Amino acid sequence: MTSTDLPRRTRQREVIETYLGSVDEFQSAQQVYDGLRTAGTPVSLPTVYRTLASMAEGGDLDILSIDGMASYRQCSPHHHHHLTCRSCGRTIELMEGPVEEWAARVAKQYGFTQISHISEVRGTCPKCQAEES
Amino acid sequence: MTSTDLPRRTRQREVIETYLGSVDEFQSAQQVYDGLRTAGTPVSLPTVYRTLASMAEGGDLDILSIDGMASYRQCSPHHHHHLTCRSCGRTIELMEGPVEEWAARVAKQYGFTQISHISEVRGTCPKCQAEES
DNA sequence: TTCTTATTGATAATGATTCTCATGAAGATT
DNA sequence: AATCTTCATGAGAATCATTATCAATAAGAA
Repeated sequence: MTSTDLPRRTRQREVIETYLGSVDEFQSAQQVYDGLRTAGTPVSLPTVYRTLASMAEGGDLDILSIDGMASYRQCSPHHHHHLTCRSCGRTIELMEGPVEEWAARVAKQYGFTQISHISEVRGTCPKCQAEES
Repeated sequence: MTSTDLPRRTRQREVIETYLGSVDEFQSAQQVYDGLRTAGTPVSLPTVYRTLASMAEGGDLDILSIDGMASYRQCSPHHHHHLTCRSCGRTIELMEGPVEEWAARVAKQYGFTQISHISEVRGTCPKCQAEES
């Protein structure tokens, strides 16, 4: 029921971890699959899915839904957030902000550990406002 | 290209808007479909999908990916955020926080309008920490 | 009322994700 | 190093959310 077992250290898990460490953007399972394949260290698609899910469950990855599919990225205490245009999809990365401290504070308040968080702001960018005439 | 046309006011769109106004939680397309059906105002599933997508594009809905599928909720300038346990899924609603002001500030800075935002904090809750022994 | 055109609904198609199960590798034990 | 147990992998099929197709219908303008 409550297994303390760590996942086995396999070639597949290692290359997936290495790959995620080498990229900075969110990656879909398919993108990871393709990336590993072109890197010459292919891993089957089901295994990519299983490993990503396992890593996310362990708190090692952030999940974000992009365009109808799950995307993953290494957890980092100081990652950035996004400001995305609802109309054209243009994205601006936001580095500063009070979100980190706020997340840490509420987590502590409720006794949660292994915190990660997602903050996405959506709106209409100036260009698309102009085009709406 | 840049159409200013408003969507037609149909029975289906009206009952979907009414329904979303009557619930507070995020709703998947399937949940909306079921809710409308039990309410005696059924709408076909493709139309539910189309209408939700259209409303989201217009900035009337927030989208959040829950458990592998898109969920929608009426936009509100004073909605809350969530603290979710990665292990058991328990969710705590967070009412306060500096996120609203921060989102408004960066939006203004980049000239974005019709702002909405999503902030989700994930972690391991006290109970699941204990069970991990 | 009539006309034009967007919207609907039934259905099929798509595409991401998960399941099944036989095979192979990790890690423990000798 | 050889053996054993068990978990992880891979190929393929299955599932399920979502989207496309297209004929029929209803909104809104004339």
